[in-house]
Amino acid sequence: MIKLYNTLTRKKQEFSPVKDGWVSMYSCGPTVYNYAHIGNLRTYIFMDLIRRALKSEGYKLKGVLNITDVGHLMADSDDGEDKMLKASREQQKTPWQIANHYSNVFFEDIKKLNISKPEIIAKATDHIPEMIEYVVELVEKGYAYETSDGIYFDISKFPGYGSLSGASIEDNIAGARVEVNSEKRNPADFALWKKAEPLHIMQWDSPWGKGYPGWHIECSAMSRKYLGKVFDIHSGGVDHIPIHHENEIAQNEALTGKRTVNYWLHGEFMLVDGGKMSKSLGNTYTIKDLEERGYSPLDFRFFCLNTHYRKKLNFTFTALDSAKVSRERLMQQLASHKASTQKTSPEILDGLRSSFVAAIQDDLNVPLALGILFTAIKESKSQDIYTLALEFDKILGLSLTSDTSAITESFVLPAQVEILVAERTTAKKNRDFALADSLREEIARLGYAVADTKDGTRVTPLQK
RNA sequence: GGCACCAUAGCCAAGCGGUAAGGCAGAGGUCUGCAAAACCUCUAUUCUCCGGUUCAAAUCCGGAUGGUGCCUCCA
Repeated sequence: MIKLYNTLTRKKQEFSPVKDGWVSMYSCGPTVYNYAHIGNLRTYIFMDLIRRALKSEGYKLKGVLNITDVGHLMADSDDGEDKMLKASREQQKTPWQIANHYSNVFFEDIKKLNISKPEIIAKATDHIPEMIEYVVELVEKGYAYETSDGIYFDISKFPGYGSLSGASIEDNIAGARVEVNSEKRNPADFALWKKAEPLHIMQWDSPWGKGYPGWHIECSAMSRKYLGKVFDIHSGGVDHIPIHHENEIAQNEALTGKRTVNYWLHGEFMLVDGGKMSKSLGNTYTIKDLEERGYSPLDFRFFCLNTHYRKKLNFTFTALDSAKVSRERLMQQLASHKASTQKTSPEILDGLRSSFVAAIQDDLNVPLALGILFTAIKESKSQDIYTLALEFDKILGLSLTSDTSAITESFVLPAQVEILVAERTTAKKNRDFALADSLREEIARLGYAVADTKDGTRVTPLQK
């Protein structure tokens, strides 16, 4: 039985699905107007861990991940420009081209990170009719009203507003520094549908003329379509708690009159050098950035796994280096376990296995689980340990089966360096170590390191 | 100003009332012409501080200090 921390109740709860043996799960996905940065990616690794853990508990999954390619209001609250449109204007491409490009890169990124793709990928622009239908229902039930620029949700009609974040409407208003839209009945009312200006590129016909959907309605409409009125899990980043998820709850429950999501799971933020990471501060990194600096995407995954998902994770390159080394040694050790013909006693194996499972079942305590893996590989070499590690890897997703040699990137050795290496080998054979050492220095000056191993001389590019 | 969360070795980090997991770095060793890599061993009487509860506290309570996030789009 797995326990998960539910933001709604603020405690760990035993997970029990609506439908026996099945888990219905909705995860807030990317807005595809830019590359995903490592902070975004941490949240998807978190989503992936939930999925893997539930799978290992024997559940079948029906997961939905949305791709927001429209309707994401930006800056200055509801008066802002759509992010897709902004990117589109800046990059001189159609919004559809932008969305396509960035979602392709997104899927490449998550693949590199061993993030399993949810069963259903839902693009917002493919679900405009469902969203319109949803808004129509809200208007009919009296939860929404029309203004000159759109349809708004009337928060005063939904007394339960704020249950997720624990903030009252008053708190939100008191702290709000937003311009008050005079036509809105309550400053916290949010847009369900926006009426488009004539030149707006992305617009659809609706009962209120041409326009485009608000962001929050997207998730409500699509989750209802694929998962029904009541489903098990909704995941996302902590930043979504106060506004986005609160709004989703308001929309959902206004229509159904009951709780629609049983478990709200939120992943904490990533910091960079101790502070906030954001596109506006320019301290975001992408997977490509990390790869260019010589890290494997899985080094980053390992780095994320080393901290619990509900704790802030401070990203530094020192920490990433540590993750890289740990992971490489782990792989090396496993390779020698694999090569062994020895056995490990079933008692030891069972002990390790049950501690690992217990760690995962306790609200995905992956850092503890990783520790157990490291404890396991310290056992005397045996193929059983290797097999056990592969079992663990179904949850960790670190590709522990991969050949260690795959870690070392291939590179082309300049002919000049190749000659020097050969000369050094000869010098060594003649026991002229002074010459050999000076040749090593020369090779180093050209940017390469030589190392003598049992299998001969290995040449690698020098770091940095 | 309001609301949260966090504080464990040089760094990262688990621990959730019973006497400090694990990783990186560091030290010593094996190996090596020397290095590097790899492997083995060691490395917090103590958990920001001050009170309190308890037979027992890193763990619970109160207070102080420090840090971070949110309150505006954001994973």
